[in-house]
Amino acid sequence: MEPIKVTAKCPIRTTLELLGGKWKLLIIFQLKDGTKRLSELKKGIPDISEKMLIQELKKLMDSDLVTRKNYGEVPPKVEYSLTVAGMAVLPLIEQLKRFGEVYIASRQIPSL
Amino acid sequence: MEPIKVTAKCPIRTTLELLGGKWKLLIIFQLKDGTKRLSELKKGIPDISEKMLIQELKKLMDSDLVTRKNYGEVPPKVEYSLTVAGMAVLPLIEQLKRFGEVYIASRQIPSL
DNA sequence: TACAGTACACACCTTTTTGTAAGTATGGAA
DNA sequence: TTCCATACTTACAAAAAGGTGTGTACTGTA
Repeated sequence: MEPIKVTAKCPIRTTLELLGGKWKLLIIFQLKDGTKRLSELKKGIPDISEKMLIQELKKLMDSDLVTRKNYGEVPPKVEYSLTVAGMAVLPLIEQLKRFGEVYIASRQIPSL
Repeated sequence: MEPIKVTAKCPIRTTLELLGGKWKLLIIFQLKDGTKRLSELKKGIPDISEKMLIQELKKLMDSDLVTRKNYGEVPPKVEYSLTVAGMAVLPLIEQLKRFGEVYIASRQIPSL
């Protein structure tokens, strides 16, 4: 169990560190409806590489935003889901999403 | 006037492209109370380099989130401020900030 | 004359992030 | 025996992001 390190001093930066990068928010978004296996996550994010997916899942677990359950079976079965802290990210993603939608829409009427 | 390019297909990714990186949100946050000069922005974000600041301001201008006003004086005077679209980012930042605060607070009571 | 102040540009370098391709372990099915 | 599925790991390479240092333009001021 690693000590969680949060180097930044201001809360905006903290969040940026926790959630920054190309994939973390997309992974959390995939888990919004509950538990998923690695292979399911891959399907949900078609252009992520397996390495990236696992790597980012690990970071999210280190930050205590995602949990992992290993069934210890063969072939392996592992399930990922959001922690309470992870669920707290969902409304944030919703806002990001809405912002993107509005932004895109406004671009399509450049006459404004 | 460059055509604004938004390569991503989903609104979350669009937003991530617009606002991702280490500095953009911090710059927008600095502009929340109105117009600022470059030197003032630097003061507000002590550890950003001049190059990064200008570079990121340019990207924000390309995305139409920030505007620039050049007074054409010598020594140069230039002012930056948020566009309407840029102001729409502020509530988003507020949420990020609150998330960070809650996250940090929860870490300080690890007994939970 | 030398220097200060302001908003940049440019060259170069380091670090971080992301991607690619291969390999590992295991038991059951063919 | 060979192959499959699954969740990884590892080594390596490419690309993106970020940082440092220097230079430019111009005018006023000491």
